[in-house]
Amino acid sequence: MADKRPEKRPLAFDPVAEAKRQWDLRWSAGEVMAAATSIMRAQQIVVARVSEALRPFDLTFARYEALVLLLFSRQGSLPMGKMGERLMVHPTSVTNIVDRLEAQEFVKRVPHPTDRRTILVEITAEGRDVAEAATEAVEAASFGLDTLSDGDVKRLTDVLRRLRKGAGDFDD
Amino acid sequence: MADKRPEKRPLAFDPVAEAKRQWDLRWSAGEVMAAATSIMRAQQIVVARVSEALRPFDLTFARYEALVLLLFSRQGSLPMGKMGERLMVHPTSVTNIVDRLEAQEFVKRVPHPTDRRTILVEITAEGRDVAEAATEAVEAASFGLDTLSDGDVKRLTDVLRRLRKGAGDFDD
DNA sequence: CCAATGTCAGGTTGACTGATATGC
DNA sequence: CGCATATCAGTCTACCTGACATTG
Repeated sequence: MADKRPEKRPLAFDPVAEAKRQWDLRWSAGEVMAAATSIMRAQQIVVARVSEALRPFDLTFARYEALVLLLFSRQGSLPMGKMGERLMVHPTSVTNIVDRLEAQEFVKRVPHPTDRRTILVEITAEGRDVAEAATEAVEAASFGLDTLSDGDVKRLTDVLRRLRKGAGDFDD
Repeated sequence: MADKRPEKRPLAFDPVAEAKRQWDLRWSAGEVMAAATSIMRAQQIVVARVSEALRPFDLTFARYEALVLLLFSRQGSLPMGKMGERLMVHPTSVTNIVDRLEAQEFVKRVPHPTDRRTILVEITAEGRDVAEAATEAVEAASFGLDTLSDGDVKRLTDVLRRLRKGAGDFDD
């Protein structure tokens, strides 16, 4: 198997544009299909680039995001449930992600002082160091968005904010 | 467990904007981080909505895309490798996806007439019917993008085309 | 012999469902 | 009691690596 998917030689045409052309011949909403397909591919690109940058630190995107969230928290710790809310991931995924981060000793579970149902996840000193170093690597890779102009980056964030809001992510 | 991730009550603030605020306090490239994070979340939204629409047909997004690709092909069939190129997925993923579609009798493997190494994947009559019906459902769900204006949909596709091109997806 | 095609075995990730123990 | 919090077991998708048989 010579090839990994990310490093294939470019196609001679834009596959999304081609799909839209064919779609419009039979169905409606070709524009929307093209946008949705583009989002899927864009995410693939970002994940590939960020994952590559994170590999030396033995972190995935999901685990990195969790680490940064804790780094940003005032106490350096958050309840499991809160993490799930903020990261928009399933409760069992939080358990899974924290399990792995804990095995790496980047976080530790500590009991909540007053509510004995909830578990606080606390970032360790080592976790902070890794998060800082990993951030440098991820920034160096520009999150895979290095080919976009500043204007495009802003436009993208702006449109996607409306999408996220429309999906009920936040009130704001 | 009361809640699935998609249907949580909205947060009181935009988590991406909040992350950017904190990010800018320590690091640079907050705009790019916000865009990358937004892409990740946007993909989650699209997948959730499309998956829901496809559930009655026992199709995943990946299998649906493969089916539509075959529907669009002139002969109703494509070599495995070509499918991987166009769908931008790993060769073993193509094997996996075709295995499942074949078990559902939506496609069948047929020998290539001249090159005995390659295997053609051919959409069946049943596959065509399912693809048509599934497309109706997916269009009814607007690919999860129903809350975006036509202008935003176009802007999004446009920016993401430049991203995909920058990532070396196509020459065009 | 070398390159291309597809498959298989085996490992990782993350997301999900349903059930459960514990505590408010 | 009902509800919330986190976990566990098990399943599923998709990805990746490395090896392999077959064919051009």
